[in-house]
Amino acid sequence: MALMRIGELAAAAGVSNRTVDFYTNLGLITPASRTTGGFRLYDPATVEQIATVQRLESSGMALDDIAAHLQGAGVADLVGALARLDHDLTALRALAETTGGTAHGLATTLAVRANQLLAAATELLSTMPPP
Amino acid sequence: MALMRIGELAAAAGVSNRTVDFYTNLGLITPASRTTGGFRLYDPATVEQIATVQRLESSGMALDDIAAHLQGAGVADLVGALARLDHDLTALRALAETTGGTAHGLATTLAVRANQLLAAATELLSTMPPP
DNA sequence: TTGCTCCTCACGTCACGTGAGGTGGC
DNA sequence: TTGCTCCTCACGTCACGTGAGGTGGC
Repeated sequence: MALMRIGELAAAAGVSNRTVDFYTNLGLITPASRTTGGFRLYDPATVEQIATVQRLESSGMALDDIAAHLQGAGVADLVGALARLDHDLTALRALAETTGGTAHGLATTLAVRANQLLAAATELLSTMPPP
Repeated sequence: MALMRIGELAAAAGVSNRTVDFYTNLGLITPASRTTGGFRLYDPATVEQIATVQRLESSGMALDDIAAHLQGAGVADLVGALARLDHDLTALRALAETTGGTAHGLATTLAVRANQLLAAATELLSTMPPP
């Protein structure tokens, strides 16, 4: 499929041209090339990237963080991070059974929030195919 | 220990009078009573509450959320929330081993963030004694 | 009287955009 | 020519405060 100009991409992604412009300047998305006149040309896959950015954003990640990790592209140790999560979760579950009070309400909020992030991560892995 | 006025509380908590004022208006803290003239009188335990608020805040929770859960005081099902977390985490770990690519970087960020929240919850439970 | 507090209105900052307008490619 | 795009400067909104100033209690 051919490269797309900003208007086409914006329409496909369901956002405004202005938003595509904004995301491009933040480095959240990158044009595959430019016309001689300077018009940006985006790969069609960018449509999906915009959806990803917005999913992450609604999970509460800052755009800066998203940009950093989209670019960094280092081999992040997801398996290690999840192992640590598992370890800490086990400890927390034990602690939760021996305590109570106001802290429980607040801790629950934090746990629910953590779960939303895991759900976002799961959705991400399910949606984005390995390269 | 006697009730404290705003200046005393602010000094003890290491914040400005203005911040105590602000937190009070948001419902994050509540004066135990008022003088006849209207001066707020806070329980000394409020010092610890302010510290809690700031810990949660630095974990990325919105002040509104904190206020809601400080007041709601319902018997939040922390154990249930942690069980769900454990379940989702198991699924995610399996998924992580069968995928790769850019998504791994983003998912790692989300996982690390989730772990920060669990750490905050753990600290919360360790710090705040049952009532 | 002096210093403290209350309350309110306004301003400051940061993230995340959005509007508008002049420019030049298509 | 017409509609599209680029870029930039400024404004809008929301969360989270902070400053200041007039008021009245201590």
